[in-house]
Amino acid sequence: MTKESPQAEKHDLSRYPRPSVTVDVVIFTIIADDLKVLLVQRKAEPFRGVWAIPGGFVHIDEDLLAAARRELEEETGLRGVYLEQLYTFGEPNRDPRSRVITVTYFALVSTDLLRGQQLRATTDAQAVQWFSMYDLPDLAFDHARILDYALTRLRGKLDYTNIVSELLPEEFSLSELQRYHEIILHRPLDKRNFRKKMEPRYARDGSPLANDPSPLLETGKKRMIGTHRPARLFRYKDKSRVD
Amino acid sequence: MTKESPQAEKHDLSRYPRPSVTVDVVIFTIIADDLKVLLVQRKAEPFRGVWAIPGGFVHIDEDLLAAARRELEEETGLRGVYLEQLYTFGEPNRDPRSRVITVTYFALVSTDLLRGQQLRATTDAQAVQWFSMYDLPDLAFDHARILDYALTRLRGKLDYTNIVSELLPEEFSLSELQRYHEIILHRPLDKRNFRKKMEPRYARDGSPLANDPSPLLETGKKRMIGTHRPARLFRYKDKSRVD
DNA sequence: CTATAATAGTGTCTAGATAACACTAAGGAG
DNA sequence: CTCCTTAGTGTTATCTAGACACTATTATAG
Repeated sequence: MTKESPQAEKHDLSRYPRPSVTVDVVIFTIIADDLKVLLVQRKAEPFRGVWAIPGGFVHIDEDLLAAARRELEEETGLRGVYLEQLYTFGEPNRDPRSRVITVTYFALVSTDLLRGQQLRATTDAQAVQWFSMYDLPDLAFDHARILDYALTRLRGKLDYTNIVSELLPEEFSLSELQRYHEIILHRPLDKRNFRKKMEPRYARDGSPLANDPSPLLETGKKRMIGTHRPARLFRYKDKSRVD
Repeated sequence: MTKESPQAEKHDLSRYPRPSVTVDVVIFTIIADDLKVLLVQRKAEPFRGVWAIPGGFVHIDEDLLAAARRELEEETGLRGVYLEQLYTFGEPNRDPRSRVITVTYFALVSTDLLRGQQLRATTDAQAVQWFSMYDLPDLAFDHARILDYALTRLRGKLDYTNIVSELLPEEFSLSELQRYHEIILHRPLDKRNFRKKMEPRYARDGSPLANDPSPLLETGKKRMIGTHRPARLFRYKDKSRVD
């Protein structure tokens, strides 16, 4: 039986060989009406030259979420974006070098934020590139499975959270909102049914309805672009993040 | 820049001080019409004498799920029960000794399986005991938060998975099924609405309906106990586990 | 000034799910 | 055969989901 002083405990902890812990971050965005994910091309073995989800080791005094934010910033230069823990993968042989447990996150970054940002090749990567989720290259480690899982989660959360607001500019039209849903779900949605669900309801006198289930507010503004009828602009009532 | 041979990579990995990784398992059951969770009383510092979720270190070549199974078996003697990964907690100071990242799981064990099993005090625990989820003691580390999270997840999965089947015997009455739902949700449910949702539908001629949405099958048997009308017995069509 | 191109915007019906609500049926014990 | 206890049963109102096609508004080109 071990001694029970804090010292003995400390010793007890170090008895076990420890795995390495990484965070991997699935970074989604929408570019050119397509759902994209950021991948890096590995510079080192194993899987040298193969595309992978960006990630890296968790520092010894660094929170997991902070590590995910750091990786995200290193790859995209972006801060303050939506990040959510996905799953922890830890099969003993998922990394051929040694035992590596990875805590995965997914991030949603809007095209707006991305504008003007430079993707950065890092010390670990030969190249960084956005890939269509519907046309992926071969991936290192178990990263194909991680992307799969991330996409399922993203889709699942579409209709009971505000998650898509992370991808949109502050103000947007209903058509844009619908288009983003369609891009993520990869199937067409009915225009009238979509609007019925999303659009704010008003009382007879046009005043805002008390228990309106809609997540949106009408801004009163219209967007005049192109040679067609201008669209009303909306924003989310609440950009708070529901896990 | 590092050399890029596998050897250099191996070295690269070990450059980082590594955190310890544990699994903690929230083990739920229902006893005496109450939702219970298994807790162990810590034998060692920190939090000596305080109640905690059972858990322990992941061995260097052990899968995370296997580690959770091992912990579960060490505490309850049970194998082959439902286990699902919950969340990974890794704030730098959640363990005052050193950096410990914990991957949490939750398990559902039926009273049936538990019958005749002896709870085992382990080397790390002074005592092992079932506690009501609605009357918990103070807990070590961030374990109160973990239990909270587990309960939310359990409740959330109640009505779109077969998860409650893990807690029930193979055959059960609708009243029992409803009671288990009520115990987990901690609120009463309407009997007729509950049955409308759960009960199998039949065609006019009494044959089983092709696209019956019910997850249950009527066994044809009845349970005759006590001094009242006997209940029809049902079982789940499909005990497969949906994550 | 009007025709056209392009996107915005609109209503109804059916089917199914949800939630509220109270009495009858079947068995065993006495 | 009465009583106790749990099993079992229907209707209505409201909401949600999905199918489905035409009109409205703007800018531009002729």
